[in-house]
Formats: sequence, structure tokens, C-alpha cells
Amino acid sequence: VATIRDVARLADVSIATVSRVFNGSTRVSDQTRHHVRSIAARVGYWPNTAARSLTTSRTSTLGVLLPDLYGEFYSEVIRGIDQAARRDGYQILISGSHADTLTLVTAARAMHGLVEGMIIMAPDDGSAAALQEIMESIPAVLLNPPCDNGSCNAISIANYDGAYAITEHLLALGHRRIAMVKGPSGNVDSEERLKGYRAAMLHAGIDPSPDLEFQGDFTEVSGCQAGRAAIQSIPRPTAMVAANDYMAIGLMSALREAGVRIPEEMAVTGFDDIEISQYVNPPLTSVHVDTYELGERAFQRWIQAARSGGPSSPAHEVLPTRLVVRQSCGSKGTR
Amino acid sequence: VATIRDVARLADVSIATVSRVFNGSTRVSDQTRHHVRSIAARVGYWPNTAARSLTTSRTSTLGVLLPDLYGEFYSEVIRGIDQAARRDGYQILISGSHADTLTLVTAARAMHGLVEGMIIMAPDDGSAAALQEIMESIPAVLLNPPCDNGSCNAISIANYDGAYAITEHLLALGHRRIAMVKGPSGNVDSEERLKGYRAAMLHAGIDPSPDLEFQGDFTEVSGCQAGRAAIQSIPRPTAMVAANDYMAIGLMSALREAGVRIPEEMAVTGFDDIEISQYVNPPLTSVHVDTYELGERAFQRWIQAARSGGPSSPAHEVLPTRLVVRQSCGSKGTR
DNA sequence: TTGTAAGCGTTATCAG
DNA sequence: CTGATAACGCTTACAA
Repeated sequence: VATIRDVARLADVSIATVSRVFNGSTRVSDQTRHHVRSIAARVGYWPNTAARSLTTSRTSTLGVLLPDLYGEFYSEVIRGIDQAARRDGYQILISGSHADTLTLVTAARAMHGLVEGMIIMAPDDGSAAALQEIMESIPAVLLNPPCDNGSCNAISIANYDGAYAITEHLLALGHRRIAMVKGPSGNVDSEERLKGYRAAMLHAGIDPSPDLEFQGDFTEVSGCQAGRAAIQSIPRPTAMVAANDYMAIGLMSALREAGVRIPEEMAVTGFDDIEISQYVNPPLTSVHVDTYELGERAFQRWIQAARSGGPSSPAHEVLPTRLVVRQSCGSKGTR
Repeated sequence: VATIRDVARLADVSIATVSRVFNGSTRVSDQTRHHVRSIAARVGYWPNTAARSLTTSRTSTLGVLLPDLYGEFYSEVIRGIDQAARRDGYQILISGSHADTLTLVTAARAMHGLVEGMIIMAPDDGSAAALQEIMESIPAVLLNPPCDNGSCNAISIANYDGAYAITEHLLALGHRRIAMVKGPSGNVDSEERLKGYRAAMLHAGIDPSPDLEFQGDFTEVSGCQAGRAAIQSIPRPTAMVAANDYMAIGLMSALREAGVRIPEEMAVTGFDDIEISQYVNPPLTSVHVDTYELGERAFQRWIQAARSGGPSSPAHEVLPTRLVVRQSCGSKGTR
């Protein structure tokens, strides 16, 4: 736990010189540099990052606030951010469970002084005010923001479009009784996907009915339960749109268990197109979301905003989604 | 970006008083406390964490160094750590890609002064020396450490036992030509699982053969490739042990594609027992690893070591695994 | 090329 | 209960 002073004393130079050595300044002779380096190595000295950032007011750290850490979605977002951040010399400070607005704010405050900015995914649509406040004090970009008011720097997924497209695809295949397995209510992605589904149904002249909407929470087990319920309902749907792949996979498992053939007796689709979806049986038709890229782009937007000095420039980027047709929906598929 | 001085001036008190208010000291009158709080709220003041930690030498932050961030395994480990850490008021600073020892060390140094300790998962078995050095300077616990020397505070998974047990299970079902899909070489889990498989084979009087070992890298696609190769090999194996579930699922997809029935023509098993494995078709026999708990326990071990003041107490805890029999291996299964 | 010294925003000690 | 003031470990003008 040596400090800069210890090294300076041992090397018989001033602390300024030691500092220069560790900051790559050229204004130091080769001889002194080597001498200092060797002493530092001997005592195991390394600059204290907290102290350094206090004077420079640069921390090279980015805060990441996520509502949860469960599942491949968050994992990939984090990976995308981390990789991009690393390339620009940033580290990431993660806080991964904000059931509500209060914990969100608490976590954000705990990061004050430690981070140069934040990438935030709000827990639900009730956090708009809190987000606004955070964004006024530090450059931040929002992931799938609840606020459409265009006043913030944000990036989100084309949830509505994706859900619309996949429902439309099923309609084109001749399905009329298309059910939806919803994600948790309050969740932004969840709501948007539901809207897209309903809109496509309406556009085809079918009134969306509560009887066709099953509640889920993005987990496999909830998809499984929704599947069991759907099978019982009369008349039984001929197709089911799950709000994410995990639920679709749970759903398929329930259908298999009940002896319902996929896609002949029930077409199934997912959303997110996680890696595993192409390997399940039958391969899952889904809406591809480049989650890794979402994280990567979020960082890029952030650093751009941060470098331009000002507060977060208000601009809302939407990452497009893409329909991936495989066999679970009953159309020809890719194989 | 108000500082403590701004608040003190505006509230017409000393900075010491403001500090006391924000540290919950009782030695301040209710009236002053409220006054200070209101001023602080008005100017949006919040203590600067970096500055605070400089004087207290407490950062309430834990560093987490992982070789990669891809997939459910890391995701769950992080979630386990994060949850446990949050309960004790800690945040986590994550660095998630250390292909080699150098980047490991670089990341560790960048955290100096920011974290009170670390939880580290080494990239491969060549990082022992570097780890040793880090552990001398800061309390740390190792995840699946390469060093068995018992000189470090570590926690790992019973990889060897799990692989032994699952191979033994297949042997008991009458299989003799049991192939293995290996994980990346150099990876600690990967190597241990391979050893367990080989040992079980040997114990049954079967010499492990390179012809029965297929290289993979823990991804679905590598499992798929291994599956294709295995089908071609003569004589064809009757069972395959994959070093993780992702590969097993890719493997099953390759078998299905080739019309090989599971488990009748080929028994398949995985490792890790990720959530999705119980929902695939057929449900996957695997070795259950409580990944979330691994992270949780790691934190608990760390905080215990950190509080006891000294350096990491050397003790190596091994988290047991549990064989989960489902249908992919051909025995009766759980349903 | 090197050294001196003034901060950076807090906390903590010690008087009052 | 409150206020000065000295650290904490470092960077960075400014001097030499």
C-alpha cells in the first residue's frame, strides 16, 4: 500500500517526478524514469485511482443501471457496453436491481463522483421524473426509455414494429385466433410488444380480446404456465406470440407435454432471437434483436455526448428488429 | 455539481456540519439538519464518493474480474455477487474480458484505490503468479482457481465430481462408447470436467481415447459441429457427454438434423443445468451447478475475509454439484 | 529536467 | 452542538 510519497522518498526525487513518470510525461530523463519505475515496482506502487480522479475530475468509469440482471438479454447488453467501453479506456460500475424508482435514485447517487456518466435502463414507466433529474446532473443515455417526449438522449428497440411484423406474419399464414403471452406489466418492452400485436390484429380486422392475452413475466416457467392455460381455452388459439424467447420455449415445453404438435396444431413465435432459439426443437421463429449492439451503440452515443461537453443531447435512436422465420410458426422456414 | 462548501456557505454553517448531516451524526440539531438538507436538495448536492473514500479509505465497492461475459453462467455469477453485495451496501465494478494474464493485471491495477477487494475468475491456468501478487495487496477471493496449492481464499465448483458422476450414470445404463465434447483448452472448468469423464471411463475399465474426445468452446455452435463430427465417426458413440449445456443443446440440434433419435440412438448429457435445459426437447440430463450461489458465496467469503482485516485467509471451498436426470440420457427421467 | 506548493471534495480531530 | 483545520493521494501550474 505504498503511496506516491513513499516512492518519491525512496527514489530521492519529488512526488511530481513520480507523478510524471506514471503519466507518461516526456519531461523526465530516461535515467530518472527507469530509476523511479524500478523503485515503484519493488514496493508494488500503483497510483490510487480515487485520488487521481479527485484532481483530474476524470474517473474513466461509466455507471450502468439496470432493472435486473437475469437472463441473456441483460448479459448481452452488459457485454456490449463493456467491450465498447474498454476500447475507449473506460470501466463499468454496474448496479443491477432496481425494482423501483427509489432504488434507482439511490444507486445513481452512490455513483456520484465515481462515474463520468451513466447508461440507464429504467425499471418501469414511472421513473421519468427521476431520470430527468439524473440527466441534468450528468451525461446519460437511456435504454428503452419510458419517455417519448424526445427530451432525452436515448436508444431503444423497435419493439412495436417487431411485434407487429411477427403477428402479421402469422396472420398471413392464415391464423385468426392468435394469442399473446405478455411480459410483465409496467415493463416498457413488454407494453410496446403488446401494442404491436394488438395493432396488427386490429389491422387485420380482428378485435384484440383479453381471452387471447395471457400474462407472463419473461421467464420460461411463466411461458409454460401460459401454455397450459391456452390449451384449455375454448376455442383454442391456433397460434401464440410470446413476448420473448424464454417464454416461447417454456410454452413449447407445455405444448409438447400436452401432446400438442408444433407447428401443426399450434404455431409458436418468440421475441429477441437469443442464440439458443435456433437450436431448440422445432427451431423458433422470432424477432431478432441485436442486444449486444444495443449496449455497444449506447456506449457510443454516451461518449459522443460526453465529449461534446454539454448535457445529453436529446435524440432518440431506434434499433431496428428483423423477423427471423424458422419452423415453429409453420411456414417454410430456413431449412 | 455543488460541493460541500457551496452548501455550507448557502446554509451559513461550516462544512463540518454539512458533513455531519450527511453522515447521520446525531451531534447536530434538528433545526440545522433540516436547514442543511433543504439547501442541499435545492442545489442538488450529494457527497462526492471519490473524495469521501479518499479520507475514509472505504469505497464500498468490490471489483469483479471475469474472463468473459458471454452466456448464462457469468450472468448468474454476477447476479449472485451483486445481490449479496447490495445487501451489505457494496457496489460492484466489473471488468469482463481477460483473454490473458496481462489484461487481468491491467484491469486489477486500474481498480486500485477504487475497490476494497476483488472477486476474480482467472482466464486460464497460467495466471497463478499474477493472482498471487494481487492477493498480497488486497483481499480477494478466487473463483475456480487454477492453483490447488491451498494458499488462497477460493471457491470452486465440483467439476471433477460432476463429470465423473454423469459419465458413471451413462456407464450404468450400459453405454461403453461414450464421447466427450470438451470445453476450451486451458479453461479450468473445462479441464476438470474432462478429467472427471476420463477417470470414470478408466474406472469402468475403458481406456479414454482421443477418438472419443471432440473439441468445443462452450458455445452452441461448437456443440453442433462436434455433433456432426461424432455422427460420422466409426464406430459411432452411443452417448455423448458435453462439457456444458449450451454445447449439449447445439449437439442435440445436429443430431436431430441428421435424423439421429435422442436418446434411443444417442444419449446426450450436459453440464451446468441452466434454466432452459428443462424446457428443451428432450429435457436435458445435466449436472446442476448453482451458479447464482457461487457468486453469492464468493461475496460472503470475501466480506468475511475483508472484515477479519488480514489478507485473504487461505481456504478452498468446493460447491457440490448434483446429477439431474431427465430424458436426454435414456433413463426413466423425472417425468 | 526537476521541485514547490496549491488545490480536488471529503472526513475527522480537536477546540470551543 | 458547531467550527477550524489537518489530512487523504494525487495532478498540475509555476518556479528554478
